[in-house]
Amino acid sequence: MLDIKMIAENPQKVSAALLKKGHEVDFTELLAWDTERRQTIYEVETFKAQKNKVSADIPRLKKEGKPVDGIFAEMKELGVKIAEGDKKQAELEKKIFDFLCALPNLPDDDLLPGEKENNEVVKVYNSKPEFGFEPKNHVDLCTSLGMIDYERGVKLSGNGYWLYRNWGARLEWALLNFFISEHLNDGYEMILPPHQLGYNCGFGAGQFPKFADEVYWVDPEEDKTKSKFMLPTAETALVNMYAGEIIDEAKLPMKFFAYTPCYRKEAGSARAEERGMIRGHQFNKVEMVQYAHPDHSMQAFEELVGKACSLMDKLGLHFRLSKLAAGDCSASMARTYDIEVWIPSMGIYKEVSSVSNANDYQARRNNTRFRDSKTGRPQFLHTLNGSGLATSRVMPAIVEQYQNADGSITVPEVLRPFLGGLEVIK
RNA sequence: GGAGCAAUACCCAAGAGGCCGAAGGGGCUCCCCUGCUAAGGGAGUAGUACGAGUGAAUCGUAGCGAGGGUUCAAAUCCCUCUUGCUCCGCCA
Repeated sequence: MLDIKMIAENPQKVSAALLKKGHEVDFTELLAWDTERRQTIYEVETFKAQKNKVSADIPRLKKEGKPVDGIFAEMKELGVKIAEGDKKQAELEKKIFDFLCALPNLPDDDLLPGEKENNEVVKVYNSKPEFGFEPKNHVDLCTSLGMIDYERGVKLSGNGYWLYRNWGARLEWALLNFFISEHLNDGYEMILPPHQLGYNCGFGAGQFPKFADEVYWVDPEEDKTKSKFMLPTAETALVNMYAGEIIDEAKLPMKFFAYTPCYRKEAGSARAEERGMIRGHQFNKVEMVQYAHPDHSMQAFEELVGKACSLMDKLGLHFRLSKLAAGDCSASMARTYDIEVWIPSMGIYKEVSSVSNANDYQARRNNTRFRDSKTGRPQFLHTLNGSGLATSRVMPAIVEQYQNADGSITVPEVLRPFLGGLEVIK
């Protein structure tokens, strides 16, 4: 959510920034509603002040035995005017709210406009693995090693689901444990949130109302705001933990991480390129979130990017870090860096982590504030999130990049302690 | 899932249509006395949102879990919802 006062002060600047995201807006109508809203408030509050004043006189007049019937009639008329004004105000506020909450976040100034083609590779890590043989894809490798059972996954739940088995399950779990131990070392608090969330969480994170059809609803009601949905990322839970609260400034930054499966419909996105574990309806992810002071959120952003890269680097994978163009950042985000891992069989880089700074966009939507020690007043804080990491994307990369000519897979060294010292899966 | 009870400021709590933005405690802040880790006396203590005004002060409006209703007037009466507690049922 953007601040209407900021828009009112700088409508051209705001619409220019939104245009970088490919979002065209005209604020003329919005600003007219706002003027009308303030005018209405002024009128209705004048009536209310009058009502309060007269109401206070009535018991006194009654005590003195003076007639009050005339006043009652007058007050009744005033009551009607107040009700009309309140209604008008509520309608205007609803229109303004709907307009504002449909606007995406402003991209940071340094982002290039446009879509994917303007993403910029910031850094490439580790060398691209060379094979002295024709590398296999992760689907074949995992199937032949009994790590993933695609057929039985489909039997249980249909297309887009699979079973992790044996060393596949253990490798996935080892990855999760590795990530968790790294975050604990860095002083992040571990959270296990509910997987079913109320509508307000989706709204606060900025995913609703626009993307309400892309999640799974549990016992959907006619009115979605009364239903729960399966979280599409732990960010949706973590970013709403302090909604409506005013946090002590000394507690910032607050750093959390959570492991949850992520549930997504991914409707219409099935492609040959996305076979196997690249895109499923349920995948595992460890998500990091920080609540930061606005003055220090850029620093927090760098920290999260650094952490995500460090995890990948320690796994010895070949990957790259990309700074996304404005139009490729999701609606809620002011800036996003993606970590993309090399998938040899596809010859492309696939996203395993997305680190973003929402600035105060999410905090405004769910009213998360801190008390500014300088002014003594509450102020919206900044929320940041980053995958750290999506195991279900990392695992195919490991399987493919670490494959051997005989179809076995060497276990990255950092994972061995989590797999009872196992060096090769065969 | 069924039944009953509750929700008031940082915490506890009174309040039962107007004199209630709300008694009284506790806590916290400040002052006095005493004087050294006791005790006493006094003062202050709704945050917040919105609007007017502006570098400010200040004023107004809303707000007693949330949303509606009755009434000239609602913390107080009525309805719906949410959350918590107790009992019953079911169950990892």
